[in-house]
Amino acid sequence: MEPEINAIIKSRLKKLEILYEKGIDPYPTDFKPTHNTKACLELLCDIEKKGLEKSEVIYSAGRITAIRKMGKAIFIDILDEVGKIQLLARNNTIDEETNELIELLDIGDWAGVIGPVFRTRRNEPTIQVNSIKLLSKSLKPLPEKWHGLKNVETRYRQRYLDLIANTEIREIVKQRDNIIFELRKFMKEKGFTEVETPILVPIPAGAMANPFKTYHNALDRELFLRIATELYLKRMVVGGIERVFEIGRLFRNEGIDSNHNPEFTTMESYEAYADYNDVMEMVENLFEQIILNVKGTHEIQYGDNKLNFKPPWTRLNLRETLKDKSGIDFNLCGDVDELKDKMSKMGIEVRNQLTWSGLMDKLISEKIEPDLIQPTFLTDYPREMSPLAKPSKENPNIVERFEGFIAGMEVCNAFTELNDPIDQRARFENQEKMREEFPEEEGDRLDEDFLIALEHGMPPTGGVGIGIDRMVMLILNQPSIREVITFPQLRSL
RNA sequence: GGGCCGGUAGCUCAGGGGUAGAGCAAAUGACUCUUAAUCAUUAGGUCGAGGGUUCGAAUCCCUCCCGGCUCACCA
Repeated sequence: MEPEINAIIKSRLKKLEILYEKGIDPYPTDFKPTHNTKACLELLCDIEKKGLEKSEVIYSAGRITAIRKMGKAIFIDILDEVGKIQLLARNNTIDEETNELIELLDIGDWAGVIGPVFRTRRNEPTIQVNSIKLLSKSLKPLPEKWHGLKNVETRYRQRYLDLIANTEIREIVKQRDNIIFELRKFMKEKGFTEVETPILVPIPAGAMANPFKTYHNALDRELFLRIATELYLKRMVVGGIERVFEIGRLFRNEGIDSNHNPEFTTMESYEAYADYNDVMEMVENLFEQIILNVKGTHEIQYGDNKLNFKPPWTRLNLRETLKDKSGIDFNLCGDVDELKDKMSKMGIEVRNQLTWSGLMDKLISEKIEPDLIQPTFLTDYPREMSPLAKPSKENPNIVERFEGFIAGMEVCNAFTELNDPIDQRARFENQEKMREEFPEEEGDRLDEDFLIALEHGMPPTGGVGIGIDRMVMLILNQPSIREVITFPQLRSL
């Protein structure tokens, strides 16, 4: 960044100089708070119960967010991770060093305070300053105290300013942590083992998405950032880790909008001996428990909608629902051109280079998904669309797969996993063929190493992938994924 | 990528052909219970960038950059 020399920064650099002249280290390391701001308030309650007016001397610290000078008395607000408290420095209670230092403090500085907690005549909990220590000198001005930081671009590019100025954003960071903590707790209580699988992979398989490419020098080979954790987690199931999950980042080289970031977090889990009905139950219980523990209720507000997470979720058979909404029965409409024709007549714009499965996906997302506001499972997808899912016993053209939708957003995707290695190879080969035929479309990739693993035998397994960012958006009522990802991807300036 | 909206002081925002504005923040001064402290004074600008129209452009036109919403794409 170019050195901006405006008056504010000049004045602060000048103060820095004076500090050095006085022998005060503006970046010391030896201050240890005994009480954060919340503990100060609790301490005050305690001593007031005992009929005392002033606590013992404590050490507290935080960022200065306001300075109100009243002549020989100065009020200073400090903000720490858990809250705010005001300091009162009066000429006759502070030591000589503090008297000199206090003139050199600015809004934005980190400061430590030493003194007793008491309550002012206006009833405000306050730390009486015996002494103040500068802990870190700030050279740049903070956003405005009253209106905060509103410029969305600055909020995303300099999230630390957003965190300082807008308490709701701190709350999102904390609540996101809570949600992931509850998610992990839920999985562990169910006996799942948390693992970490490769992010750098030789074949970006396990989903249909455009990968990021990179290169490893020593191995002299191209590598990709994973687009899914699926195939590695299944390898673990093959190896006998019967309940396994991973919470981690996936990377997809695709568009950015309020529901999509190029890197995003998912939780994928695989459970031996489960099928997709078991997984549906697990997902319902998982959402219920997390929301109950984080929000204390089954019902949450998301935008204009009140969402109810009491199980069971609505289950909609995809074929029936699609017939209702579009008149198309996918079992009787296996021809690409016929499907394309029907969709065009319905007013759905369709590109030329589109596979049957691409068309079907589009049809579903236009005709069904927007209406799925309350938590809903759409079940039993066409086999063609789901190369990793196991066919249904009744109808081999259908697979045991479901997707979960909330507020019109896809939040999870799950199947009874395909564990027949010969079928799986055929499905992959079909995907490869489609990728050749329709180069513009993403298909899943054949992962030979995974096929070999399957050939060694994977137990019957049910698996699911859940989009964590979207889950956090829903629970915290945020309209954009950029509000729940602390550092969203933006163009460079 | 298309459409719409936006980018003016560190921050929040006015101003939409005729000398660049306010509040907060900053500086100086007054004030020993303030909390959006108050009062007085001062300073602070490449009006996103570049081109054009005009006697004169923050303002009108064109191109570009950045962002938001939206549509398309993308599971």
